[in-house]
Amino acid sequence: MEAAIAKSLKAGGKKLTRARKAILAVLERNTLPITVAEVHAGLVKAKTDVDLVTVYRNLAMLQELGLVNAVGFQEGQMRYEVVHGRAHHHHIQCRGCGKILDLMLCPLKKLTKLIEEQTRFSVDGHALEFFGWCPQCR
Amino acid sequence: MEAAIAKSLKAGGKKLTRARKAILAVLERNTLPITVAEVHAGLVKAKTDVDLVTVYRNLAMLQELGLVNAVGFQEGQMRYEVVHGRAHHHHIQCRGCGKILDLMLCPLKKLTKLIEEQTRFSVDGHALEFFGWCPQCR
DNA sequence: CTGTTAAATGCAATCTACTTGCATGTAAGG
DNA sequence: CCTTACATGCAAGTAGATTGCATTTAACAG
Ligand SMILES: [Mn+2]
Ligand SMILES: [Mn+2]
Ligand SMILES: [Zn+2]
Ligand SMILES: [Zn+2]
Repeated sequence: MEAAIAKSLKAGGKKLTRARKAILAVLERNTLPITVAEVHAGLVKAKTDVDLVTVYRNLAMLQELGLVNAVGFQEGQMRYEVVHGRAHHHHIQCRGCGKILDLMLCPLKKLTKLIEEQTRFSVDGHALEFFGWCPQCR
Repeated sequence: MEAAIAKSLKAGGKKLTRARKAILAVLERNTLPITVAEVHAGLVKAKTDVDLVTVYRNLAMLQELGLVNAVGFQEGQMRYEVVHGRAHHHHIQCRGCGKILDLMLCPLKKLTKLIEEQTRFSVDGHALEFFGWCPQCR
């Protein structure tokens, strides 16, 4: 458990519970974004029994605190990955097998400025995912 | 009803039904991507009664034929917009009021090539949406 | 260490988006 | 018209996610 995370939680008036430690541990040992069900399965496997609803509530909370990132691929559900210690980046998913890769890049800094000028929105985030066919499924 | 659309349907072995004409009409009179429920509400308002399940089935079919585009913002549901006659583009949504704007641009052509080389995937699509705060919600 | 309390959890019920099965209706072509 | 494959409506079912509430627990003051 990173000290920085404990600090963020405290700053948000949140407690550092058994369930939260375990959820963060599951997320940290997964490089790629995983579903709520996969987080829950990870908890069960680690013999840390946490109700599924607690997983939902904590992922939502961790996302609000900015400790966890939600990624949507068009699967009808979100996936989650830890933010701490990892650079902002994007993903690609295979339409055949669903495999996901990290893409450690982001081309959107300049464009964001342009969009802010053109729309008068203040832009505070974006979602960029690629889709295609991996070598095995091609 | 565009002739090009009728042609695409026929090419896919699909019939040009009352429901389909009405669904496409609703989509065409909306510039911005709308939810399934909004499509259905549009049909009711136009006094064209079509079951919600028929809307789901047709949107899925129209998407497979490439006539309709699904856009996901992180709302727990998809939105749909017609493709025909509109250039490839992206969107921005306000985190406060949910307002959506079209962004008639795409910065990803070159990057797609790079990703194909680096990952050995063949890339056939991407999702790019921006989030932020509109002038009213700021 | 102990008592207090606000936050967190588990369980059951509920909600919402979406899908499936099947009997009936209808567009399209001959 | 007649035929038939495709499309639709209705009802039921599924899966992901949320809510209400009684109980437990982390955090902290004393
Ligand atoms: Mn990632
Ligand atoms: Mn659009
Ligand atoms: Zn980015
Ligand atoms: Zn694009």
